[in-house]
Amino acid sequence: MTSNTESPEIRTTSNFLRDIIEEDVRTKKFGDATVQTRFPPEPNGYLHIGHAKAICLDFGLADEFGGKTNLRFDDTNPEKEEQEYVDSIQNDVRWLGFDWERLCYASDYFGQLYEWALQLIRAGKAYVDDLTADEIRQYRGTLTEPGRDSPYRDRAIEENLDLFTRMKRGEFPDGSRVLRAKIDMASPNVNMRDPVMYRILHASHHRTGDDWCIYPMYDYAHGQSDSIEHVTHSMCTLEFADHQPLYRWYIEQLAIFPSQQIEFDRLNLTYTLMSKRKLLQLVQENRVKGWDDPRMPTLSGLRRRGFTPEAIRAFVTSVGASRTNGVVDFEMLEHFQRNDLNRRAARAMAVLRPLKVVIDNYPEGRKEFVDVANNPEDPSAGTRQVLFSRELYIEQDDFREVPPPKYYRLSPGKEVRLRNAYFVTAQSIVKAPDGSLIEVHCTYDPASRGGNSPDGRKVKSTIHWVSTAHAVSAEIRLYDKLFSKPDPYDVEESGDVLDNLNPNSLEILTGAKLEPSLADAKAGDRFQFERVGYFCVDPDSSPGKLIFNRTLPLKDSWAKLEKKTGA
RNA sequence: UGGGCGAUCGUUCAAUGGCAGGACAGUGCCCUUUGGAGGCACUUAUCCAGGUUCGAAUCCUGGUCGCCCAGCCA
Repeated sequence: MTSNTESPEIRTTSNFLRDIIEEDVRTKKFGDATVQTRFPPEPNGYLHIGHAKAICLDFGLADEFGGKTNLRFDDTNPEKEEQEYVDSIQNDVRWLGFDWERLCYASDYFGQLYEWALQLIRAGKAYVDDLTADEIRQYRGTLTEPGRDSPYRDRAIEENLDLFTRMKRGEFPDGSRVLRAKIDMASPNVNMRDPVMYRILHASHHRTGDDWCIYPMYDYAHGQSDSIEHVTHSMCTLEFADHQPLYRWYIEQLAIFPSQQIEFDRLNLTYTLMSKRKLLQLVQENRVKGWDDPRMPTLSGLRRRGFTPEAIRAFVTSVGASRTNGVVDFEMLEHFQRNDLNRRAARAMAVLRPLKVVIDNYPEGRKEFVDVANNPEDPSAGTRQVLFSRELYIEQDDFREVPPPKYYRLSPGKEVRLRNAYFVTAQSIVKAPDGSLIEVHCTYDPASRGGNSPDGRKVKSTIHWVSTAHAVSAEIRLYDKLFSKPDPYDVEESGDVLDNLNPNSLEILTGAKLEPSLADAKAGDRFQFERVGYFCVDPDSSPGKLIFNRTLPLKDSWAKLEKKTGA
């Protein structure tokens, strides 16, 4: 079921979830039942990397114990849910590398849930309440004061049955009545103060259409759905811990399969956020280009950005699970992504900000092919031929008229290696009247073909290049952190999270020059542009108009050094 | 201020009464036809106070701090 191709250095350390399951299997807590889990998203948005952690836990742990995992849509609130989200979620789970045993919906169980509600009413465990939402809130009490019983709490069973069936038939308007569980209005746990089981919602559901006008609440639906599917280990995030007594209460009252809920911590990352509500807001207010904007922490955004499922899986398993709230450094994710791409991404030479170089002693009109490794990390990736000629583009950053200390690249009088080609020495520069640099003139050493000089001469730097006459142009989209603060919620008194959006999270370069082999790269293809970073062809790209997204830059120890000594 | 949960290097996860360890980040060196990658080394932690024990990060007691809960959302 799962494709576990985690990189070898990812040791699966123990975590408390695995310990619990191991213990349950050992003690046969569920008899001979196999481990059964479920991943239960509400289809009200796109999946993000926080969900990836839950997915890896739900699918991964079940798989470890020879169990199965269902994908179940928790679709009990038709007002927020859409088919678009159902589709994207399935797509993203598969992309991450998992496949489910069964595809389920809470709405599959609406009929059963309704029958069980009748059963609870008959047992005197549920009642129809005519209080308004506002009144229910007032009767609920506060965190420190107990609630009070609703005046409708002791309605006769027959009357409750009558009212509830009429609620279902659509005789009452939205909000006029609810069905409540009769538990304990004085419970210190507010979730147990006669929680609402059903509300009236004359809304069209993405699957059941207008079949229903009453919908079960999460608490009334989730545990029973788990139970119906014989879920043994129902893992969810920490904020549901207070709901566990209620989860168990319904299961016990109904005397059905005893699924057990176990909570773990949410994944948080620096410089971004995981709130579906906030992500939706970013999309709706056009602060980003959509759910799959490469700056988004959504799986679709990360995919478009060039992140790989392998790296994301390795990352979330490395981060582990516990019950402590924390925030993981975004650098951790970047590390796993670079690690993966370094091994797999084909190399290419690409110049993001071109500077023209003319090799004065290289014959005009001559061109030649040089041999280049497709991936130095992987000899089996083979080699290719790249055109070299008298006029080239190099990176603007790779030339300094006045080199700072420790700057090893091209500067007047200095010799460097053009990767896989020749040694060149900068001889002179040409400037425009405004003083800006137009081109650099060099001489090359014909004996250094391939990048080594027979006399054993060393150079301190190797730079990449592209032949001007053969280069293909491309648009490059550079992405940076979505938010400018590690904690986006770190705002002034009356401020909003979105105030912390990084205004420079996207930079578009239109004049990039790439080696010719990149001309027929297809959407989704990933490359390492040597010495620059990892890039992925954007779906906006077309044969005549190449567009690359920068997944991540390469680590840049020179930039770090320069910043340090410059400061 | 009621209830629930938690607290270990800067971050994250281990250590399940017996030498506090890994990963990320950081620092230094080596190596390098990517200032990439790789190799080596180094720095840094058990919230506090008591107690039990030959021995406590782990068990007990009391504090402190943090997160979650008062939707007819999930």
